[in-house]
Amino acid sequence: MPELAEVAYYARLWTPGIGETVRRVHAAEKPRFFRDVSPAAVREGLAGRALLSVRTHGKNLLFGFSGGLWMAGHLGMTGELKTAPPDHEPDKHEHLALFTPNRALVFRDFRLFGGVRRFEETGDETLPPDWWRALPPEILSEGFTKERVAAALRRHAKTPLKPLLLDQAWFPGVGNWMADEVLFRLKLHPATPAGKADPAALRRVLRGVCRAALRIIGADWSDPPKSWLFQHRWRDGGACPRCAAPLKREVLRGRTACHCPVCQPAG
DNA sequence: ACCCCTGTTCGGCG
DNA sequence: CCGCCGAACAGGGG
Repeated sequence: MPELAEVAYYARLWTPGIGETVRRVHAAEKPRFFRDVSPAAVREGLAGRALLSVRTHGKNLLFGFSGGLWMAGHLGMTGELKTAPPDHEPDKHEHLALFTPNRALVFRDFRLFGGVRRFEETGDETLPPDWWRALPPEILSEGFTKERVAAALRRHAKTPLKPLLLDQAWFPGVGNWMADEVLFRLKLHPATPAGKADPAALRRVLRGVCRAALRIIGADWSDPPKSWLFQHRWRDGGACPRCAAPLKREVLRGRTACHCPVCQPAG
C-alpha cells in the first residue's frame, strides 16, 4: 500500500512510543527483511535505548534512538507499522517488534519487499546520518523547485511521464496511485513524453496532491473525495469522476496505469 | 487454480 | 557509460 501519505500515516502510529525505553526486541531471522543488517545486531543494539524520533522522507522511514543510534526502514508493497499491548505475541509476518513498558511497536510485512535497511550509530542524537540528509528534496520542501522539476523533465524528455513520476530520485514518495492522480489533474496521458509537460504546472499539482493526501490519508487513513481518480482507479469498470467516461486501465512499464481516455487523450 | 498487486532492484540489451 | 525494460522478489486475496 504505502506511498507518501500512507508511510506518514504508519510513521505516526509509532510516535506514542517516543520517549519510551525499549526493554525487549523481537527480530525474526528473516534475511530478506534484515538485508544488510543482522537481526542479532538490532536486538542487541536497541535494548535499553529510548526511541527519540520518527521521521519519513518520501517512502523512507528513520527512527532515532538514544545515544545516536539510527534505524531506517522501508514498507515495500505491504509493510505496515502498528502498536500493540506490551504483552503482544508477534505473528509470523511481524518480523520486528520493540517492546517498551507500555506497548509493542510492530513492523509487519507479509510480502517481505520492505524491511530494516540500515542500522548505524553516529553518536549524535540530533543529527540523522549523512546519507539521510543527502536524499533528494521532498516534494513539499523548499528545495523542490520549478527548476528541479524542469531538470527532471529535460533530462528524461522522452520517458513517459508515468514511470518518470515513479522515480524516487526526482519525486520522493510518489507511488502508483499518486502518479495517476497527478496526471489526471494535469489532463495528461500517462505515456506523454516528459519533455512535453509544463514544469510549473507539474510542480503545483504534485504539491497539491501531496498536501491533500497527507491531510486526508496521512492523518487517519480516511478516503479522498469522490472527485479524485483515487476513488475509481482500482477496479475495472470505473468511471471518470469528471466526465463519466469509462476509465482505461493498462499496464505501462509493468505497472498498472489508470487514466480517463477522454480527459487525458493520447498523443 | 489462476491472476492480480499502492515497490525496488538487478541484469540484459541497445 | 547511460537509459530503458522486463523479471524477480513473496504471499495473501479475489
